[in-house]
Amino acid sequence: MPLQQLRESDGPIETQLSGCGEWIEYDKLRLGSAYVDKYIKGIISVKYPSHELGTGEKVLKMALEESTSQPSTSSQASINTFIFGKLVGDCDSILKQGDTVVLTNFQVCKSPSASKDGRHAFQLELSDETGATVFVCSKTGQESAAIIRKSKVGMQDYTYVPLNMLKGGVTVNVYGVVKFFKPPYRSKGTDYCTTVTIVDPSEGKLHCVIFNGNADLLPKIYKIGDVVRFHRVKIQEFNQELQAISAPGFSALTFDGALEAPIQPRASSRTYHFTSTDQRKVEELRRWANANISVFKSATKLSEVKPAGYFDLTCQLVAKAVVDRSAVLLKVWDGTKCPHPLKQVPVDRSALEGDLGEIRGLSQLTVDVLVYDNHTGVANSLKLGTYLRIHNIHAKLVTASTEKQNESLDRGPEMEFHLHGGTSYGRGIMVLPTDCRDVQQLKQSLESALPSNQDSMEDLALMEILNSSSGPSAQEISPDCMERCHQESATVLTAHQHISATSLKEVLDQTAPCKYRIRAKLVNYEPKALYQSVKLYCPKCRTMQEIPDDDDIDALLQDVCSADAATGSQPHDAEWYETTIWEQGGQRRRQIIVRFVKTNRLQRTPERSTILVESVSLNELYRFSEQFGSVIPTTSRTDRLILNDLSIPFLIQDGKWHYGCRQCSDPQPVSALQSLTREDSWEPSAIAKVLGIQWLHYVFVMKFTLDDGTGPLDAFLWDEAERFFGISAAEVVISEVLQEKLTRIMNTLCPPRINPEGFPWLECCLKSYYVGEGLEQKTCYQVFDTTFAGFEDI
DNA sequence: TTAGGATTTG
Repeated sequence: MPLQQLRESDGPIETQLSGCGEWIEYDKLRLGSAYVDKYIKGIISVKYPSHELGTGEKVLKMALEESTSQPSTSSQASINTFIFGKLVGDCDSILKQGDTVVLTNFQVCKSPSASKDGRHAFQLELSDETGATVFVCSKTGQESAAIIRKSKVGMQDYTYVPLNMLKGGVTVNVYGVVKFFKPPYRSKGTDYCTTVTIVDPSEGKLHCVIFNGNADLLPKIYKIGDVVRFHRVKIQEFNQELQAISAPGFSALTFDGALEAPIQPRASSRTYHFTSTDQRKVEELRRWANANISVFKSATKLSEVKPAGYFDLTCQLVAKAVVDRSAVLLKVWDGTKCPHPLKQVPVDRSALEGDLGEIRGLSQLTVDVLVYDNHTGVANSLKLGTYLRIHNIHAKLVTASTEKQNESLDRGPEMEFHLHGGTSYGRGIMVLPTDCRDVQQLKQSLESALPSNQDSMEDLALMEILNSSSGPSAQEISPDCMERCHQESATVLTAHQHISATSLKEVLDQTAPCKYRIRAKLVNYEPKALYQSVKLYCPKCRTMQEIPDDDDIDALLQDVCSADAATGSQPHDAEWYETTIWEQGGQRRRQIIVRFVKTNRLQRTPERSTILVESVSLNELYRFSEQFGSVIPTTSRTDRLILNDLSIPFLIQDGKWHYGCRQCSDPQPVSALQSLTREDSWEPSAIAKVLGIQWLHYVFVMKFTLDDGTGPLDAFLWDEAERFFGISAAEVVISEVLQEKLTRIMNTLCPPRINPEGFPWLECCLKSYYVGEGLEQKTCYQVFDTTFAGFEDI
């Protein structure tokens, strides 16, 4: 239900929201993300008159103010919000200035008017198409008492304008077949850009320029002949021709143009509507395009390359090298052999990134592609093994060097491959996902090209590259990602560096269990109070427990003291300890019994002594633990010395408080410690063992919210957290220095008070796993084999 | 805002 009214009388707005995910503040919004599991809240400060787009659908603009208790003058506190489609009708009549609204399933886009209106740099866009819901709590009691209206808005019936019927100045929806496109590239402004020319059976043609701050939200066009559906492009005139520009609320679906390919939309948004009408439309366009073969270019294999021509190559990356500031060399293969003599680009072996065995083994099948200028950034960031489409490679014939001239007379001139600078003719490099049909065909070609003799190590290495490099998807290495790869990461991997990075969207889309390498920003973490991030973990029953609170321990110790006083047992010496009684003054006179364990140690200094203490308060326990190496709190019962309730530490050693698991321990009489006096081994593990205690381990448990623009994803950091931080969980509890260090690490990874755009990137290994059973089963994620990269002032 | 299909000159 796209619009739902809430009543103030039903309680706070938050309590009436279920299944809306978590609240997100305005300053936590990330560009280009689809927020399906978050909600945003605000008060309508301005509501503009709704108006109609050329598509026939309405659009409503509002400004929302963040309703926080703190008054704010920040430009982040007011955000423009656009509602599209049939949702507008309801919102227009019901929403009023001053109403509190909660929005879900919205998209976050750059606000083009931020510099003029002084509001948030981003804007929210909602339509029923993306499953948006608006909850409203009206300001006046009368209105809020209105009956909850459950709007029955059906699916938006989108109208599509044939390309020969377009007029300037309107925003429309269009379908078309891709006749030309440029792979997404960084514009000189703030966004990524792609230009697409589409055609349709009306014989119309439309040049489209699409911008988005997140390259993943641009249309996922893989090749000419793909069918696209664009929602909300604005038609305008440029150079006496009509062109389309992505308008607010723009969304795209792309389909493989081949008749035999499944009709599977590649979406630029996380959710979309696709109806049987759409299915028929795609089929119709495919049929038309395939009958009208002029729109397709047949793929060129290396075996078919024409001299002095330009071609698009679908290939796999075997090796790469930085040649100089303006050029990167890519060694690629497509499983076919280029018939022309090839110019080998001389590069220093140390500069060549790739397995030498593989490079040598494939030397007859790889070609050197020199990539220039604006493409070097993308080329540098490519992972070996990736499947690529390099658009508009220039097959250039060159005069052979003097010493090779005689040879070249026989062999003909050498050929070299260039990807020149600029984006003319769609020049660029695109990473293809493994599930793309062209990659499936390429893999077959590569496999059949492998040498048949698989005995040599080199051939095994070749199989390795083919099988292990699954090739990241287009989402995994978008231009945005590519740029990130040049930035320093605040974390480093301790293993698996060879695995290609996967986008969080893809991680979220796949089923557990799986392991990934990801690159993302830490946009949030919990708990914020870092002392709450340390827990006690029982390795036996695998439960996590809170560290007992000082107040609870104090109360328990007081109970023990009272019981001890009531029992009135007489202290005595034993073979393995000497007893001392300390009189404690105050209102309630009390005897503290301290038993010094006799050890064989030559040096019997307090800091190396083990004492058993009875009838102590929490403060006294602290004082004893500061003075003596090992302190074991005990109590006397029926002439036996026993341990306390396990919420009281069974041992305090070198300042560390050790606890036992109440469920898994089988506490033994303290006399069991006598056996340790013979071995003189007073390690916590040994003490726990003889006392029948299942020792609880201190562990960090944190929830990281990671986002790479395709997320967000929540991942736990716990069993490897000590390695991640380089800090012991048991030590951090007692060390202010380490607590400060942990705070500084977290402030580095997720800086407070700055926009997430300025956050550092994190390289992480992630694994997915299931928890729960049956319907309750859910997928969780955990960080592993990753450490904080460190910084100089720590 | 950006780009606005329309070949580097390595």
